[in-house]
Amino acid sequence: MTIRDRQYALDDVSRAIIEQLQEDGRRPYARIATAVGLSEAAVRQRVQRLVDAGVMQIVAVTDPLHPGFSRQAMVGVRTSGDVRAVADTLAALPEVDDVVITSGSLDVLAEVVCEDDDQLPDVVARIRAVEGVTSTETFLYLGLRRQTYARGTPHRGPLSAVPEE
Amino acid sequence: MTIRDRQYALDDVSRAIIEQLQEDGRRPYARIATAVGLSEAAVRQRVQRLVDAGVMQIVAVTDPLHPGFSRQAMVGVRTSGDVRAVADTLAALPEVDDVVITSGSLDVLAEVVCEDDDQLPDVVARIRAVEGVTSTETFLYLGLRRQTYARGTPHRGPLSAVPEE
DNA sequence: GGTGAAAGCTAATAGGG
DNA sequence: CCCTATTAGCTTTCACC
Repeated sequence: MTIRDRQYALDDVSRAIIEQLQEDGRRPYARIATAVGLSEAAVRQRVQRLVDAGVMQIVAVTDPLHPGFSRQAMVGVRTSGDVRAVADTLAALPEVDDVVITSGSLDVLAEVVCEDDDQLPDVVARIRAVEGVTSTETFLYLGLRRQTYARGTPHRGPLSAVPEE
Repeated sequence: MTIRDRQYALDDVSRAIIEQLQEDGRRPYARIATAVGLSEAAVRQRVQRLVDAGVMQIVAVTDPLHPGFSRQAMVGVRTSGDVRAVADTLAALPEVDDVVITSGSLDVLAEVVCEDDDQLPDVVARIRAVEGVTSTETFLYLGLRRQTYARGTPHRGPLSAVPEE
């Protein structure tokens, strides 16, 4: 068992540190320390542990629909046999940037990034050729309405209402 | 028109800088400068511009399936009328962390994060109650196989082959 | 847009509770 | 697992190209 697999219980301080870094990944440890009520060294240790444990990463993320970039799509996959084997194979494709195993009418969701439109059918064909893939469904990205980086960190507070019109 | 909307053409140097920061968002500018062949000050300016233009953010991202976190699902939505209005409404829900407008058999993909399993049906109900939503399909996340942060930055190089078994 | 150098701050380390 | 203190290194700002 590597350190990456070990469970790490998150207390409120670690959550607060994560929130700080979700706002700005380069925020100085000293400023985070003041915000969460710890010393600078303690914050750095916690960040180190969180990253080592695989709980968090600090990285650059780009706007997927920026003109300088590329065409993107979600490919839903139905499988026969072991879903995990299929998911692993898809995850190994360099054009695939995200693979999730799901329950529902699709077994795997694979997010695909291409350099241009022409490449997409090719990537989809490659996905369909994978052993265990029975069918696919492609959802081309037309617009992004929201992209938070709080993936995995739930909204705290009362359940939301549907905003009035 | 705000600066965020302005187009920003990406040259190879900016791409290289983004790649560096996708590996480690806290990598010192001095090290990035050596890697991409610019001065430290120039790198910092470029990063600033990329962030100001909305091309890139440097943030903490968490493992959505870590035990310390929560239940996550993708909710596919079919709509009538203006998809964008629906997407905007969904994006305003705090439990929704990602909203993409797509072409295909689903019009919108909304990624949802809940504190626990009980909350999920509630959030889905709230989505179904949105004006213009005709039906939804929920894909509960069971496992994550891959999560890169190269979203939007396509793989460079020859098209991949399906890995051999 | 790019450079280079000085000044101020931040990060990493070591030592101790 | 947290703190303080020190040193090395990073970031920032500026004048200049």
